[in-house]
Amino acid sequence: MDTPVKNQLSPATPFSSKFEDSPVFNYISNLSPIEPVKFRHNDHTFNPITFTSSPSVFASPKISSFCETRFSIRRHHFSDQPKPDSLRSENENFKSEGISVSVHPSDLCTEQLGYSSSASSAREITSELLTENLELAIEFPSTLKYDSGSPNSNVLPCDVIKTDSVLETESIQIQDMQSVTENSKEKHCLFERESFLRRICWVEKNDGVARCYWAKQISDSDNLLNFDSSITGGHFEGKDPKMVDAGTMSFISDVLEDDLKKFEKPESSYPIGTCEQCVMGESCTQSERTGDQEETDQMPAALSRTLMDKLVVTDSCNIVDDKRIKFIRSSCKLRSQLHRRIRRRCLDFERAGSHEMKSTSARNDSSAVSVKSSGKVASVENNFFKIKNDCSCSSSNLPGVGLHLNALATTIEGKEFQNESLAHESQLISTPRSIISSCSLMPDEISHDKFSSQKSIERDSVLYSNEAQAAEDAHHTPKCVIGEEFDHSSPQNKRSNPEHVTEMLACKRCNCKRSKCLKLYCECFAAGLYCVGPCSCQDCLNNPINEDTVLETRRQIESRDPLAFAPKVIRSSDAVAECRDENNTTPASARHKRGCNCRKSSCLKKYCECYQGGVGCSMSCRCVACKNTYGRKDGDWLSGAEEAEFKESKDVETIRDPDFPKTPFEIGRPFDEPPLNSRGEPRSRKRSLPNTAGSSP
DNA sequence: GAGTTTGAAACT
DNA sequence: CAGTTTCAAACTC
Repeated sequence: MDTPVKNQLSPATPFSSKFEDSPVFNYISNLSPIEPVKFRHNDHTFNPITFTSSPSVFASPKISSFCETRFSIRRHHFSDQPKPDSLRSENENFKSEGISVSVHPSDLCTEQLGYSSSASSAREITSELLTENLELAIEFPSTLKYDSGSPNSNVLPCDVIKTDSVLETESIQIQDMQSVTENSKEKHCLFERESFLRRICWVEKNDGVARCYWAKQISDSDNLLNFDSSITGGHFEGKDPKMVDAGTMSFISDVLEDDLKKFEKPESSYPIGTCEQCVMGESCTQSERTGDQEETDQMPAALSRTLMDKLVVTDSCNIVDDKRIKFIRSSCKLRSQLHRRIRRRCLDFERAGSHEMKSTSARNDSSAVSVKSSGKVASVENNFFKIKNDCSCSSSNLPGVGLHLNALATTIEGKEFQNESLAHESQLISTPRSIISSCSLMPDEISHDKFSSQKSIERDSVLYSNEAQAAEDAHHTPKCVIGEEFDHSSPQNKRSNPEHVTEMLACKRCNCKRSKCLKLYCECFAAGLYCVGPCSCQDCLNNPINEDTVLETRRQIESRDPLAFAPKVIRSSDAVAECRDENNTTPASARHKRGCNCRKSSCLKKYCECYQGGVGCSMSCRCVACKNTYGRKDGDWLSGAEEAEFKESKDVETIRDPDFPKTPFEIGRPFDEPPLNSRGEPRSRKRSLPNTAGSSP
């Protein structure tokens, strides 16, 4: 094609001379990670989080996730250089031309997502680095979403779906594309495309169906894109048409030729979307071969798939500026942390339902995120809440947090728990002896302090107070909390799997018949909670009406055992000196306060409080034939390094029960040769005979 | 859902 | 403190 752009980009033309003087290049060259990029569109880019929700065509969330993964992969393929370009062009055009194209997506998204105007305004005001990081991480995906719209999108099964809104959007998009066609100016084209893509993003976010359509729209617009590409990226002509889209937006990569080679080759080698793995949402080997995956693979594992999608795109832009790499990576970390916290709060959101969403978000804004005063962060969390709410996925996979274990401080899988989820529905009983004072909320403290205490809770080594855990447990599952569908049935699904312990226990409340819920038998009482609707207790006195009785009973119990209401499972950080656990990161770093006394269950069932709490048995346990998968008592407490070391020396694998891979230190150890801990000290051996010790530690 | 098993809690 | 009983959750069928 003989378009001026093509000539401009012809190989004979030095890229450097052509582009170094261009505003685009200048912009990119001067692009600083800390420089605020101010355009509103990125607001809706949080919405790509909604990728987690599946297009309606997919029957199962799993499939939808696959689709999502495919999107991610495609972005991956195409997500090279165009971003800064498009980003810049939009900024420029947005100012100079004032086209309203970009208005509606962001506005609508803003409204739809509940973004407050303060969010954007706050962002303008703030210059905090973290905020900028977030923006960078967010803006990139927004501009790159169109990359996903490769012609291969037509492989999507969701092509068949169209809605009225989608059709409207389609017409708008087509108009945009036509205008782009008429305008041969590069900037304008880029801008239009950016607008188009942003609309696509908006559509994508607006509705799952629209998201499906989005892929189709891109596919259907292939010709237009190609045409457009011919304008701006004619040098890609002759390549696979599927690649033109990338070339259109990636002339910056020409400036950065080395980087271009990195991306260009895989793209042309692997028609996007044709990979079956992409379609199936599996890890796409193609995309791995593109080299982009390297960055992706370095992403924190804690990132959600959605975030991964976004970040994959983001990383693809690293080529432009190494500084962005750092910032994007920091964003990854930040968002990883953020996501972790958000995820935790999603539990609360799910439980609370939509009517509590605002208040929950407000709480999150203030306490959940380390990045304060960022409306963006708040918006992210809001989105997460929405998304989580949409998803009926299990909210917790923390194993072994049980009401009966009234204060597990376990942090299996690195999850932390806070008492923010104190239920509106349940009411706390005072916990005067809670290990953490900040969590020991007397009834009169609950109303005003339960949220403000979060920070101190997090700082504390015991993250889970009685109340917190109980509330969390009792209300993890929305249906349980709301009390609409409290379901005692089908416990078998979750029972055998410790991963679902929390969920199960969250759904279950006490079922006391004789104790009147005034003994530690009662999980509610033991957790410091009043019994609520879901409970099936009889003659229950554990309610606010009988508060005096409850408190009196608690006093009596505590008089017998001051630690009766203390957490039964505590993290090692609380008792490092006691249990000499040097590794706080492993499940074994938490331990049961008193230890179990199992005789028949081999600590492999939830009869065992250690197992239920997701912690290994310890020296405190008097269990028989302990096979606790979280750590056998005779295994003492080995860190991962220690275990690995021991494997090498003792070939533990030969004696390890394959059913209990986590057991750090197991049978086969010479009885007369107690293992050494990391300090070289002999590990004290657990008493071998049950019930001989008598008393608890 | 009923019955059994289990182990913590409570009691003596 | 040790033994026993009570209790409710966990589990099985």
